[in-house]
Amino acid sequence: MHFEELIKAIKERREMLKVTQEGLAELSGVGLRTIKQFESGKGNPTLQTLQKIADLLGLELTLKLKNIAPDK
Amino acid sequence: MHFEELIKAIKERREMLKVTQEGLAELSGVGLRTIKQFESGKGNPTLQTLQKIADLLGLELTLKLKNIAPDK
DNA sequence: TAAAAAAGAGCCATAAAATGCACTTTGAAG
DNA sequence: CTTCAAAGTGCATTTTATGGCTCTTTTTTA
Repeated sequence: MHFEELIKAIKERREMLKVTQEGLAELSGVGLRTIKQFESGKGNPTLQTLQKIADLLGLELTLKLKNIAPDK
Repeated sequence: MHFEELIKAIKERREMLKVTQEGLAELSGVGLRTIKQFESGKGNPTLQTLQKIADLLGLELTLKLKNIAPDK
């Protein structure tokens, strides 16, 4: 997932849970400003920040092997 | 995946590919110091840094739904 | 076990992330 | 159209990640 996809996934998940940016900020312990920046695509959050947010939304950050051109 | 698991996954992948921290640094464009810190558990890399590293190792960062106590 | 390579750590300067506050824009409900 | 809540933006400050150098420790290998 590229940057934009990660953002989109988080934003959608937040909205699905009917949580506002403000709510997310309070509950996750991440500053509101930071969340705003991130969701509006202007941020480059640290892993810690990302994890706090994902955690609260019931999402998990994982690393998986990329499919490099699976031959056919 | 928690912090330590992410680190472990990256480190293992790097070693599997027989790339040194130095090689990874050069190839990924991330500073050697940053990689050393990260792999030794002392870092809190930005998403961008993490992606550069993962990319080069053929790994992809993804967000997936956490399994919150799947009832049996 | 000695030499060489790789990994870890300290110091430091610079760039950038995190965050609060106040203000603007957008969007949805009436 | 008006209102109100949520989202986005500018600015300033503090904290911290990045990354170069150098040195130490650990690991590999000959």
